[in-house]
Amino acid sequence: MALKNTREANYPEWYQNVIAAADMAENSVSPGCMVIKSWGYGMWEKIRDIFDEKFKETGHENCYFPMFIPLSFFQKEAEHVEGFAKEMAVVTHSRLGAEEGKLVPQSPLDEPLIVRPTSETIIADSFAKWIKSYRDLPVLVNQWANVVRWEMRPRLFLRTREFLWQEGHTAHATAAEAEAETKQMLEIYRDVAENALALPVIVGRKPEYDKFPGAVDTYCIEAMMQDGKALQAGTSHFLGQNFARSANISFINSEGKPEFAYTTSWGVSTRLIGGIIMTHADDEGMVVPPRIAPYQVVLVPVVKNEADREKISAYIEKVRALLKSATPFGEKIRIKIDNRNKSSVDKFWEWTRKGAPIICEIGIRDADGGNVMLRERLKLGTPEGKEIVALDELAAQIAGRLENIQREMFARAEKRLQSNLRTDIATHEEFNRYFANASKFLKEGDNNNVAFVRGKWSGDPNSDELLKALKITIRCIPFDQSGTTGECLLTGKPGATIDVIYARSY
RNA sequence: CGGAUUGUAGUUCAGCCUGGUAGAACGCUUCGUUCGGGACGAAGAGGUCGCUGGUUCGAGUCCAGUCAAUCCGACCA
Repeated sequence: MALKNTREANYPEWYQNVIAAADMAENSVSPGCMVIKSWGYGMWEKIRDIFDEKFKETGHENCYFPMFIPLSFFQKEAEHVEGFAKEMAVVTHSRLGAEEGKLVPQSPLDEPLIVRPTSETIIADSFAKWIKSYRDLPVLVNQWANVVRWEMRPRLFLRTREFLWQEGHTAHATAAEAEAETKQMLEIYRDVAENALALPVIVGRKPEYDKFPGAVDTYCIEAMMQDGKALQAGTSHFLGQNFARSANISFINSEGKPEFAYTTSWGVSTRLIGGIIMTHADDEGMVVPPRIAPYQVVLVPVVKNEADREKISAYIEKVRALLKSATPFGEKIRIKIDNRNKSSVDKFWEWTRKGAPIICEIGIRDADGGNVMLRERLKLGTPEGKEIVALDELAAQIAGRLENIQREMFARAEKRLQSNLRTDIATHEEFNRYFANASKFLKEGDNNNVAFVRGKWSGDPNSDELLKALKITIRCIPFDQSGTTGECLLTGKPGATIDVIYARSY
């Protein structure tokens, strides 16, 4: 077994083992922060590029706002204040001075600065300056940035004190337009999650008590991890006029009357990578969806006799040249020749742990025969995991193979989601029995799996105690409501109409 | 931030109870044999035992404090 812990034996430690084995990231000496290494960061770059293109296609432009936000800005929006009475990094001094051989903060600031946990307030302030007329609307901006939330229990990618994300912020003349924007961006999140990251998601709205502070509505995509827990993978907020009112984003409408703008905000973060790990990785290590793999095809030379080295190298160059013209997913293919001075077996297992989609081992037999030994990460351990493919065939197949892997990864995850999304639990009693067990690695065909339940909720805003008792949360109110009436699974009250997703969560 | 556990070589850990010259495995380096599903042999490098203080002739070991990590909780825009 490659990893110290299997998913079944110890899921949380398995997760960390995958990250270490795939060399994606590590804990920093700076507490709660991570060093994202090239294999992990390479995935983030791909994720970023895919989203960025879609944001631009829908008319958004990138900007950059300061990471320091005056404390008073958080005071402006009342609900925002409540929601943000939280752990944050506060800058209080502007210099270090030496006192008795020790460096101490000096020159206290008149007003403390908050290291941005999110940028609604400071961006709203700019919007107020930019927007005077309905002709200035809509304003559609996005920023790629780092944010800081002083988390007490950090976990690599899932919850770190500093993380990378994008935050889109828009302002509109009408509520309808802003709501349409909110849903449009959620749809982009769903599309990219499913089609690029191979993460099947459930789209819906957050219950009232779980909205972003200051939002009128919060929409989200929720994914199922291999232990049955939910991961919120992206959120899109309709902010109504709340932030416009507090920051005075007002404009003269087409009838000449002053009006507050309607704003939205939406974000996804490096947490997505945690979701990808917990969706696709196995007990041998990481499995990367081809669309975001930093290298989609890794060519590993197998040199037994030094005399063959030159011939093999030349052949590998030829393989690369032939594969280079392939355009999986309509993009340039990403190929790596691993010429490091290491044994080919070590290289093979290293790339396997990293989860490179396709590894081609190329030795003298291939150079002589015009073949490659092809291995698909997804088929590791199966008889089809190793195949000898003629070079001309490979060139013709490679794009299709990568696209198939992508499809297969989504199909597997989708199957897991569907088969562990219970819709047949109709009573409070069954519901309690179902969630009486702890979450664990989901085994195929296991009747004791604990994951998602879709069922009725009374909508009672005081559901906290009952949810806590079962250690579950309401993930979302799915868009596709059934319209039926039934027993509230949480309280047992009859006549509940709202369909919700119940699950444990990260 | 509360509870539990753990900090000794790059990694995983033993040594601590009962204080007295710093250990193993894996990894790394070199050489040889190997190499297409996780090689073998030989030699070698590598550690102010998380940090600070205390007790002691003497502390990896005992005591106090502190920092960090892991798990459980609270929190998680």
